[in-house]
Amino acid sequence: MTTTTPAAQPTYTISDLAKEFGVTTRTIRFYEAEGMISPTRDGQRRIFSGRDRTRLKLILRGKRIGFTLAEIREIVDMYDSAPGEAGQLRHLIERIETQRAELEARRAVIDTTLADLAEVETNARTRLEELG
Amino acid sequence: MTTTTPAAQPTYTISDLAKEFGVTTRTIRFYEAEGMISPTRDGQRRIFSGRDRTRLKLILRGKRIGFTLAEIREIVDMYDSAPGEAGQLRHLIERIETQRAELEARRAVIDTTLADLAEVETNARTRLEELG
DNA sequence: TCCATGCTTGACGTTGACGTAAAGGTAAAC
DNA sequence: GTTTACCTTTACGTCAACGTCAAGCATGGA
Repeated sequence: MTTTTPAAQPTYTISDLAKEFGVTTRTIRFYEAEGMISPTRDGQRRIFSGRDRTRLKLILRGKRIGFTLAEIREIVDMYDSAPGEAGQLRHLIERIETQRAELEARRAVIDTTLADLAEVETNARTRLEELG
Repeated sequence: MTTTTPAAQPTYTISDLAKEFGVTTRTIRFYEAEGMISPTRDGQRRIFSGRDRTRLKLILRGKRIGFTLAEIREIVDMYDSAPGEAGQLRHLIERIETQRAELEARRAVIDTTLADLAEVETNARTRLEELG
């Protein structure tokens, strides 16, 4: 009976990920230098795991909504937190609460801005009516 | 019969606004240099109107949600658009639609992140249970 | 074997968004 | 009348987040 070989985890080169996410390799190396991604090596070359890929995706998602890398680090590290003991778990939950509050605050500002723009648009449409 | 004097519009010094919004005067001068606020002068000194104050508030609101000054300029200028003629009004409405889409996209990313964090939190609480 | 491709590590350059220090004007307060 | 408190302009400094060379290793194909 052959031992079932575990399904090989997918790996990626730096340019695989760069192409997939539309960033330069320089950007990815920068994130590694900042300790936000930790690919292994094959000789000199970097090998990125699925976990690395996920972290990169999370980093870019954070950037998408205007977070700084420092803020993103805060969030991304939560996904990876080890099981841990009770104290650590409670600390993690606290940090999540803090982040939740920040995210909800930002969403509120976005909603306010959307409402304001809707009003500007209504005014513009009214003036258009008056001209028509 | 005395002509009713129109209520004097409120004005502000640079430090008035700096204190109110918790930024430095340098920041406000920078925004002026970038053409985002245009206070009048009393000799050398800047005099900020209610309109200037509103623009500053909008700028800081934009920063709050991680927009760059270039992006903020796009939004803030919409509030001040003059009545204008039909073509301009239609162009304004188009720009508003574009901004609306961007804002809604960002809100969607925030919601996804909130959902993810909620899941991380649930896991953490479950592990806490198992330890308890 | 040589060449192209893709990877690597430096290291300096750039842009945005201000900070900070220098040198001076003015007006109210003592 | 001079000190104090704010204001002004000019100008160089800084930090984040990469961009942009430069120079070199490795490997697969002509």
